[in-house]
Order: sequence, then C-alpha cells, then structure tokens
Amino acid sequence: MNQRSRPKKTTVRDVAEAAGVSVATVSRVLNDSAQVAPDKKSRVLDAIDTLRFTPSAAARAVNTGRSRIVGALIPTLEHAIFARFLNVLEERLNQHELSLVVATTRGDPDIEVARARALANLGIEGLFVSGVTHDTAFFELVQRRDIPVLATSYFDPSNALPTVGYDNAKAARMAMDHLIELGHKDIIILHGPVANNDRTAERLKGAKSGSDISVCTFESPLDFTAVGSVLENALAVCPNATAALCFSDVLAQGALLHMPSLGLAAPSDLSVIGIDDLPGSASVPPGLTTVHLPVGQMGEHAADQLAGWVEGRGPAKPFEVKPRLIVRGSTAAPRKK
Amino acid sequence: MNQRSRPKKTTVRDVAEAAGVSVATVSRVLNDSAQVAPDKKSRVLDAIDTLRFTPSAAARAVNTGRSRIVGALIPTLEHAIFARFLNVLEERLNQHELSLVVATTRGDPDIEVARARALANLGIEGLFVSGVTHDTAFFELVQRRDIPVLATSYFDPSNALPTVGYDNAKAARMAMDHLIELGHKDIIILHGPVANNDRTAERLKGAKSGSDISVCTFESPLDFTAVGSVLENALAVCPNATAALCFSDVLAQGALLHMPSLGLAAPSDLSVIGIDDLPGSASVPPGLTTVHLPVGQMGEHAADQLAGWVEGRGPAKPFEVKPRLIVRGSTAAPRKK
DNA sequence: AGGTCATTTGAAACCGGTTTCATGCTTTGA
DNA sequence: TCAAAGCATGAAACCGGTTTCAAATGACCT
Repeated sequence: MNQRSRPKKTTVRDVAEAAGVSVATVSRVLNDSAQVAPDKKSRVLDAIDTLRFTPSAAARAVNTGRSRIVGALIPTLEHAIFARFLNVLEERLNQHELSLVVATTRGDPDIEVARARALANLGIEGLFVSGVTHDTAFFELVQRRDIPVLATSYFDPSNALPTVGYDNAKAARMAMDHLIELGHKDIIILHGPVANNDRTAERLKGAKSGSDISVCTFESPLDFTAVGSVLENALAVCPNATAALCFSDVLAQGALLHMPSLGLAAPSDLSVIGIDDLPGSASVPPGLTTVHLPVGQMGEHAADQLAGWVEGRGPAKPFEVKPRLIVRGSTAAPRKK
Repeated sequence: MNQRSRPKKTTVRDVAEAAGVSVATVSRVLNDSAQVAPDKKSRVLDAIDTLRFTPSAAARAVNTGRSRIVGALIPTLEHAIFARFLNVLEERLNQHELSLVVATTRGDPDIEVARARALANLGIEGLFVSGVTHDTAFFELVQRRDIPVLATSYFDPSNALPTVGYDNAKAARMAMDHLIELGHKDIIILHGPVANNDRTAERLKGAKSGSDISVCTFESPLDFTAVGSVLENALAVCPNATAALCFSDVLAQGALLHMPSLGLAAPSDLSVIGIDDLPGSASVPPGLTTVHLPVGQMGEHAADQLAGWVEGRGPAKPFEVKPRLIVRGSTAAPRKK
C-alpha cells in the first residue's frame, strides 16, 4: 500500500555484508564507539554510501532507551508570548540535541490530558507545561510514566513541579505599584480568561494585594478588537478610573488603539499599562508602559533544566526570571478631575 | 546515572507472566488486533494496570516502521503568521494521530539542512517546509531518505515539491491592483528580507509585473520599530509616492504607527496596504487595508495532504488557498498634489 | 459419530539496531 | 624468548515490542 516502502529498507546487515564485516563493526562505525581499523572503516563508510543506508531511529531508541524527544504543552501558538518562548526553547533544546514536539491545549484541561497522553505514548523524555495547575489525570499520567515535567511561565520554588518562570503576582504588583506611585487611586484591571489559568489568577492576587486602591476588574478575550467594547463598558461602570492595568500587552495595545475612538487619550485621560512587552508595544502611540517578561531567558533556562534532568543530572531546579518595568509614554500622573 | 531508569522497565513479557498468558496475547490486547477471550483479556488488563506497564513507542515503531511523527521547518515562530499556521497545522495533524516536531531555521539554508538532517535522524515520516527554494543538500537528503516533503506558503502546481499555499505573486498583485485602481501612480514597496526567501521574491515579481507604475522598493527588518526610519528614508528618496505597499502586515502596521510622528496621516497623505491580515490589523487606525492570507485553511490542507501521503495514499496534491483583499481605512485615492 | 471449519492461543521468528563477550592477533616488557 | 597486556573483531544475545504459523479447542453439519 505504501509505495515508499517498496524497496525493502537496507539494514546494518546489508551494510555489513557489502563491506565484508560484521554488524557489530558497522554499529561501531556508526557511533564511533570504538576503534575500527581504518581500511574497514572506510569500507563500511563506502558501503553505507552506495547502499544509501540510514539507521533507524526507532531501532536505536529501543536499545538506548532514549527518544531524544521532549514535549511542550502550550495553550496556544496564537499568542505571541508563547510563540516567542517556544522559539528560543526550541533553539536551545537543539543545542542539547533534543527535539521538540508541540501540542496545543486551548487552555482546556481535558484536551491537555489527552495531548499529554499522546505525547507520552510517543515516548517523550520530558515535558514542558504552562503553569502548575493541571488535571488530576495529568499528574497521574506523568507520575506513572515517570516523565520529568517542568512548569513554565510561573515561579514558585515550593511547588511540587519545578518551575522556571516569573512570579506572576509580582509582575502584576509591579505594574500596580507603578500606577499607585503615579498617584492613581481608581484603577481598572483588564484581564484575559481566568478559567483554568493559574497565571491570570496569580496576577489578580498580586494586583489586588495590600493596597487600599479601588479596583474594578473585567475579563476580555485576548483579542485586539474585543478590547474596545470591554474598555468602554468598564469605563461606564467605573467612570472615575484614571488608569487601566492590562494583564497582557495584547489587551493594553488594543486599549490604546481603541481609546481615540472613545474620545480618550493616553495618558492624559487614562493611563494604560500592560504585562508582557510584546514587539510592537513600543510602537503603539504613545508607547506602552509595560512589565517586561523575559520569556527568552525563560526559554533558555527551561531548556537547560529539562535537558539536564533527562540526561540524569537530577531534577530541574526552580529558576526565577525577573520581570522588569518598562516605562514609556502611556502612563502618567492622573489629571486632577 | 539516570535514577529514573532504576526500576527496570516492565515489558510485555512481565505482563504476560503476571497474566499467565503469552506475549502474543498481550500484544493482541494492546492493539486489539484480534479476538481475545474476555477472561484472559481482563487478566492482561489487570496485569498492565498493577504493573503500571506502558508500551515502548520505539519498540513499536521498529516493528511497524512508523514513527507517527512529522516535522516542520519554519523560518521563525516570532512571526505571527507562522505561529498561526502552525497552530492549526498541529491541531489538524492531531486528528490524523500524527505528532509535530518543529525546527526553526532563521531563514538560513545551512541551518535548514542541519535541522532537516536532525529531523530525518529522528525518523520523521513527512516534512513541511516554507517555500520551494532550498539548498541542494536539502533535496539530496530528503530524496535519499525518501521523506515526503510538502512546501507551504507557496503555490505552484508545476513545482517538483507539492505545494499547498497561496500564490505570492498574485497576492502582491492584488494589493498593487487595488492601489492602481485607486489612482496611485507612484508607489513605495516595503518588503522584508529577500535573502533566501522565495516568497518575498515572488511578491516582488508580482507587484512589479505588467504595469507602468513608478515603484521604488525598500527592504526593512520585520520589526515594528524599524519600519519608521525605513519609511522616512523611502519618502526622502521617492517624495512623490502616494502609497506604500508593504509585503507584510507587520511592516504595514509599523508604517501606520510611525506615520503620525513623521507628520503623515493615512490615507490622506499616504495610502498603506499590507499582506497577511494579522490580528490587530483591523484595530490599527485607520484600519489596515490588506490582502488576507488564509493560513488557517492552508494549515488544514497541508496537514491533510501530508497525512494522506504518509499513510500511503499517494503524494500530496498541490492546493491553492486564495488570498482575499480586505479594504479598510488605510487606502484611498491619492490627494491631488 | 465423524469430519469440516472457525476461533483462540502460544512458541518462536522477526524488526533493526546495540552491546557483551570470547577470540585471535599484535605489542610490550622482563 | 615467553608471558602479559592491548586491541580489533565477529558471533550471538539483547532491547521491547509485533507477527507468523501451527496446534488446540470447540462449534456446526451431515
């Protein structure tokens, strides 16, 4: 049926025969795991070349017990912040000679479990996930299959899962503190979907903690266009708000872009601050003040940690990447009303 | 060294022994490939459960000759258009029970070859690439290893590689025609890097074909902030230009965002049109006119075609997804000078 | 009752590599 | 000169599954 498998695959035995050596010698040449006489070696190499032999990864994996594949479960690739993370993650994993298979979950715990199962059946050696909150079935699965799991986009050294990422509460707190320092006392919080999203939950916790500021929170789809109406509604409900804290730059950029049509200017009418620091945030007038999340650094460390883990150098150690406030033009002291 | 491998892996033989059946029966239960007496079946299932047995994907692959993994070589994940494509590609492949391993090339042919080799060594059954232009070594590799390759983001039914994508020349032509119909006669073309990028080359060809319009072309990094100075320079060189055709919405959005600081308004001073239709393009004032590239549809078809190919249902058939002009506020007839 | 046929089953071969281990040959050292 | 050590090599076992094939069981039919 599969016409590609017509010419029976050439194997080490074929090569051995052609080169007049044993399969063991061929294997040795393939991995240069031991000294092979130069003449035999070149005969093997020749045979490999003329027979167009390519070793089977699966057969190799059976012996070594290693697939050299790790998986990443991510909510979506649509969101630039995940794509950026994945970009450096993949590149860094490559340096460890690990391949990355991605699976998207749409933020749905059930899909996540199903995808995790598929990845496990594939024989992944390790797994990245976003955040630390997952379905019970997920934890059972990875524990049973003994798969090293690293949680990202989250930092909590005391969590059962090793985390490499940023402290979401702290990031939100930084944004909030910036607004408070500027003198804002009545603040709108715009956040993305909270369902099954512990990062958002943490940010909410962080933003609301320890201050007697009046905040009203609104949920918006992570979509540039949707923000406009959500913001309009928010301002109707909380007409005294002088600042908007957006939990994602997508939201903040959307707010900035739609404010003119609401007759609002940033920062004079409304200060806007985001979290992420996406490419483009600097360009949206008047320049978005935001909390930079070092996802590149996160990707590098996550890759290194999981690589070390699967190589048997012990479990990953939690690592915190520090958010950084980037002040641009979209925030200022509130105008006296 | 690897403490995870301490408890020797349990195998089908262990299960067989525990259940008091042969390994063949265990295998049959695992794949329900044949009838097994209910009592034996449940005994096997029990044994699997208590022994926490999980079959080795590698061992299975050795026998079936199938890894159920396909690869995707993409320039970068940073660019939203690739991320979107990959998002639906992955989801669709999942329906075919195929896993996707991604490798990024930074648009460098040498890196591409290296990554292709790594993927091949991993045992991928099929491969997605961007465009049809690749290093000789790449073609040798995939031909030698007999790997089905599908080219995306490109459509050319006569190409040796089956293509699933859009006609880049046509897309650029559509944008150009729109500007021409509006009456523009002096147009700036802003494009991304051309080196090793046949998509950009095609777009250039399409945009310049068959019209006696005066165009000047400029290359810009695919970066929101960089566009500002490139555009400024372009207008200095071609002061009579009344429209800018950007080969990517990133460029077009960047242009729109930076024009105010150059004292320019769209579309009155300069019409701007893009290609891609990214999320956000509708929101950037005054709304970006652009050529929508249906990358979602492309992802679905690409996944289906490659899946069919690796299942032995014959080589992928070229498929064209049609670009579509989306007129928004950023284009208008040129103002009389 | 005897024969045919379908169904379930296990032993053993097999997939394509790696690794162990014994062998024979070449050095080296006293 | 002879034993000890070093090295390259191949036969065979092995990795953990699947698949073949023949035997055993039992149902069905005349």
